[in-house]
Amino acid sequence: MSPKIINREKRTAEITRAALDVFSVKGYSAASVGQIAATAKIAKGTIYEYFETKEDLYIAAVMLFVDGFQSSLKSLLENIDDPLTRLITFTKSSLDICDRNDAETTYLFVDILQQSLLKNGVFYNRRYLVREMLLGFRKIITNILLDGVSKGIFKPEIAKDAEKIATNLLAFLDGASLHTKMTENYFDIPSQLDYFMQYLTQSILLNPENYDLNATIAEQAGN
Amino acid sequence: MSPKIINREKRTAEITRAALDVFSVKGYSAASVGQIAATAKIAKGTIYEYFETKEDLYIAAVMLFVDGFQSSLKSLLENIDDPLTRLITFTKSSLDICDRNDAETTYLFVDILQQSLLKNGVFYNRRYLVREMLLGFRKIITNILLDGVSKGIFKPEIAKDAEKIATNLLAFLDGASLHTKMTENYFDIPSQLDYFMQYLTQSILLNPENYDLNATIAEQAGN
Amino acid sequence: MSPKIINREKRTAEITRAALDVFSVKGYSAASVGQIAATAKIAKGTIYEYFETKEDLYIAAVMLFVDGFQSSLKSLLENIDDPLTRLITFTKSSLDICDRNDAETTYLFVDILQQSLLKNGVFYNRRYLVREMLLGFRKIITNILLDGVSKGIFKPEIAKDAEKIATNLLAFLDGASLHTKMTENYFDIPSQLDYFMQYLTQSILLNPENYDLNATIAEQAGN
Amino acid sequence: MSPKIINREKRTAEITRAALDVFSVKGYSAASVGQIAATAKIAKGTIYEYFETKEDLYIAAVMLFVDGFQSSLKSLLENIDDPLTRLITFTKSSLDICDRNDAETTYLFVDILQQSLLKNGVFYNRRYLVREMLLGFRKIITNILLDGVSKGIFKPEIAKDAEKIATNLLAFLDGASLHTKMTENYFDIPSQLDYFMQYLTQSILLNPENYDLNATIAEQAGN
DNA sequence: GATGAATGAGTATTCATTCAT
DNA sequence: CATGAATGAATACTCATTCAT
Repeated sequence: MSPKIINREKRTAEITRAALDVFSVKGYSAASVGQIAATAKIAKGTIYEYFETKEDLYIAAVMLFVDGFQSSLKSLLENIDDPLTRLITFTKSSLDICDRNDAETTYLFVDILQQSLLKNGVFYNRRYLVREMLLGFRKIITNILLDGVSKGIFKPEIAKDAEKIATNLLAFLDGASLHTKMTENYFDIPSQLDYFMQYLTQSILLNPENYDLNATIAEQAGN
Repeated sequence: MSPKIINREKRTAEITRAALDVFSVKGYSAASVGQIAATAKIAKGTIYEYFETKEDLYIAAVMLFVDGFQSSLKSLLENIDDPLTRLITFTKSSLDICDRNDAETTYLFVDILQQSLLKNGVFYNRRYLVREMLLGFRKIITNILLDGVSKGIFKPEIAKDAEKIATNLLAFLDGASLHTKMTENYFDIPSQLDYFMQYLTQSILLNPENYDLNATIAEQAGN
Repeated sequence: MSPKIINREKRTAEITRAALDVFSVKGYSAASVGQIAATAKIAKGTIYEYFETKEDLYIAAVMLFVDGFQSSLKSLLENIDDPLTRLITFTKSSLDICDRNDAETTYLFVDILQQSLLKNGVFYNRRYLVREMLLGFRKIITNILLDGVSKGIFKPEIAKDAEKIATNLLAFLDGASLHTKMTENYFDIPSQLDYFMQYLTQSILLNPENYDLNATIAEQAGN
Repeated sequence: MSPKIINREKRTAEITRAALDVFSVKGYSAASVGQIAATAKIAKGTIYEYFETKEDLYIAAVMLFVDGFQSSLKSLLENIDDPLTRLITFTKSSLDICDRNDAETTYLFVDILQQSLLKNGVFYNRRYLVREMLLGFRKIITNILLDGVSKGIFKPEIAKDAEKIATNLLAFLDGASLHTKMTENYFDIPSQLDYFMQYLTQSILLNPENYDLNATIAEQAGN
């Protein structure tokens, strides 16, 4: 409550932000604490007043990234009622992150991967954090599907497979965005996604003929 | 043709193999030239008689990995005629790589990702190599699909979308295997894949009712 | 006399006490001002309101240690009249310091040694302080010896050598306790001491046959 | 056997020598690897081709010191037959080390103490090395005593106490030399030692009246 | 007077690369 | 051709001390 605590939190946030910027561009191992300090415009030692190790700083930066990602998704979906529109909005905006020109977030995403897979990686012993993040996203999709079922828009029989569908959708989204980045946008990812979503929606909609998916997609893109 | 050249090629291959072993476990930056030399049972300085830099060595190792991956896939598909079985075989064995206990190949795959995405990454200016690798895989799948169409097993109308379908399948496969690794096998990837393939095959088979997909999958798994 | 001065003295004493605790465990260079501040439950900066440097703080702590050591010895000897008992009490309690499980005092003692011997050591230019401390102890022993002579218990001819005897006894005591600590109690120091004292007392007692040294030692140990 | 091995050993010895020089003056923690490298006139990194850590380097330096000390003692005693002369020679030359003007060895000795006593000290978990060193010295003295007994020069009854006598003598020697160093030669250590040795020899000689200790000492000092 | 945030110089250690043998 | 000794730049982290509040 005291002003000091507020300053401390503020400074912690500043450093974390700077760390996120640097880690996103350089990755964990190539980034140096000195660079992060310079970015935050503070002395190198000051970093260690707020974080014990470079690893801790990395974790904080990743958390900031994940939280920002999730909350921006949540606010996007906030005022949408129609389950189909929600689903399409979710997938579109997931990939938008990779289409943005400042898309360093993708670099960070791969870096998290790296640090999760390699023994001695920062996240190797913290894979539960990654898992929880993925489960959070899966929950969002699962809820959309079940909501659609209860509203009579999606087929009732998909309810029992909602988690599987959600898991597969997430896998596709991540695989697609990585391929895109790796190949310098060689694939036209939006049209690939539309194609995937047409198959998916045809499979889950109760009355596919009542929906013009292209219109829904176009409408969503317009916002 | 001279014995020296033969020795040189042989030694180059040995070093590349050792490099692949080390890079697969440690990743590019954590791997040291000394470790690679030790693995190849030669002196550190000798490496530099065959490769100019650590980067060159990494590129050679990745090439060796990709070539081995592609040729093992080719030989797997070599004696299979039925397009559906070919398709399923392809997807199964792609994921098998990630299910193997010594699945260091996944680590390397992510490392390639990392080095492709990061500015200053080894592969950042060689992303065309990654693209060509992906295009090679896409070509295999596309050919399977077109073969199925011409044999009257897959729907004729998918011919024009064969590349899109192949691209999406690859994206799903990579996304799924990465998620699996990241989350310590929290997701049951084989059953997820089966689920995905059921939807896919229902969409592309001309007469889905004539095929018992589960039987085909089980049969394939048996081999 | 003003309350502020009293507070200042009290606070100075608290900090010195905390410093002694930390220096005793960690030694001068491994101890950090931050740890001392934490032990004293004050802020790091506050230390520098009371002491100019870490060196000054160390000197104050050592003084506190030496004073405490000497005054506890004095009070131990206060009510003992018999010179032989006084002598044995002195040696026993000197070594007791090293037998106590929390024998951090030994660490400090060696640390003082270190800082006295090394050029650039805190005590290198203050060795006179160390010398005075040793002279203080020598004085105590010398007085015991001379008292014994005047009481007709010790041989008269040792009077002229009293200082030499005292110096040698101190050297033996310190050497013995250091060896003990260094070797993890490999030597049975109490029995070594008894052995040493038997020789010593036989040399200085006027009528050794009148004394049962073991009884005197046992009696002393009982207190 | 190959020249390379010889060079490696030679270089290892050079570095160890440089390390001993620096550690002797600065102590373990104040000495820096850079200073040692500069003293050895090699690059900092080269140190790590020969020693894994600063700790290993310290241990090697201490071993060099101890070995040198022990072998110089041995060669001194080599051609002396008379047990009493051997005993006096041993004590004299032990203290000589501390009287030499370049007596940095004493600093190192205290540093070893420090590193043996402090938790986290380099020698804390290697105290057995220190113990073995002390036991080596004790063995030398014990042998002298037993030799004297068997030659009919020392009293037969001291045979059973030979180890205790040796232990006490060592303790005295170390304590005395430390006090001397700490107090800037305030005590006249040679005369203190003579005094101590007179008592000791009177206690152990079978016929003290047959020996003129002062003459023996003077004679020894003359060499 | 008390605080604790900020500093920046200092340290051990790693490693790609070179080059004399 | 092969070696491996030598290099030195780079990096994470520590801590005594200062100073604005």
